[in-house]
Amino acid sequence: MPELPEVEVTRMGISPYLISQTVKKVAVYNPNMRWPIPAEIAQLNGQVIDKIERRAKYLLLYCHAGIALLHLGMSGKLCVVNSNEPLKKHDHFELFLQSGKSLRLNDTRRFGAVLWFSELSDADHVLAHLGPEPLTDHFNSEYVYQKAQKRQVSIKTFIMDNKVVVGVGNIYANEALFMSGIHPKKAAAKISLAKYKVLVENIKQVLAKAIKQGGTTLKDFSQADGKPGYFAQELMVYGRAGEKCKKCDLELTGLMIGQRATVYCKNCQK
DNA sequence: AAAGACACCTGTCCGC
DNA sequence: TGCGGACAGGTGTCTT
Repeated sequence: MPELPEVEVTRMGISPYLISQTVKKVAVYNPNMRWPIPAEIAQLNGQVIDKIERRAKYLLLYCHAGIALLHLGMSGKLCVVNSNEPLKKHDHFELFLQSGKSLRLNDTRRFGAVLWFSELSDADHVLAHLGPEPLTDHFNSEYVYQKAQKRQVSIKTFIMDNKVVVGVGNIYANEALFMSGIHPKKAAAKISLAKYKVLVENIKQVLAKAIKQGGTTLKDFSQADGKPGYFAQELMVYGRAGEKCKKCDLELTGLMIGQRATVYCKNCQK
């Protein structure tokens, strides 16, 4: 489900219900996520949630006693419901709030995570190696160009590498490369500074636009209020292998790069 | 060090 | 209708 836009849309959606709220109770229904949910997560009990930040695709819930870190993996969803709503299949974690509402984590595949850290520096093994945020000035063409020198990996794998830049997942990598006219298999080191400038701008643009439209709803992503995202109708290539290119009408080509489905136009992307 | 394969887990879809 | 296999928005870890 979630790439950076979907996580950001989730953050904005749940924040009004959580900020300044006191946690009444913490429930773990299934601790077997990517990493086991630690028993210390119970320290959230009685805490006031001061703020919610996003770093890459991680959400950080700040409290006086520490920080809860959430990740949605491939299929995770967070939603705010009335605490008396019946649980759904694959609800694994719940924060009961003073308001009578609850934050619930539902994750079919359990690739997501819930962790607890007394202080932010304890989360270094998860966060320290991450590259810059794509929507900041730290992510710019000079930086990526430098980083790409001597890298023989395909440009698609390169921009999906969290050490290079965070938050560019499979959907938006496909889209940004199409927008930039770059063949997804081209070696990262063989792309000029000028082309990187175009690519960087397109990555920023596609992510920002997707956030504005509430994310991409493919199968089951929904915003905190249950509404779908509206970016799916904007997709130029992702999920469209065999269909016609919206620019030139040529049939789009599908292939696998690094075990991820890739779609591009042989005509428009060189 | 870098690149690629694989693992985690469940659900869905497609062909036989 | 059932069964097997491929595939799905992510990312840590292992093998070359």
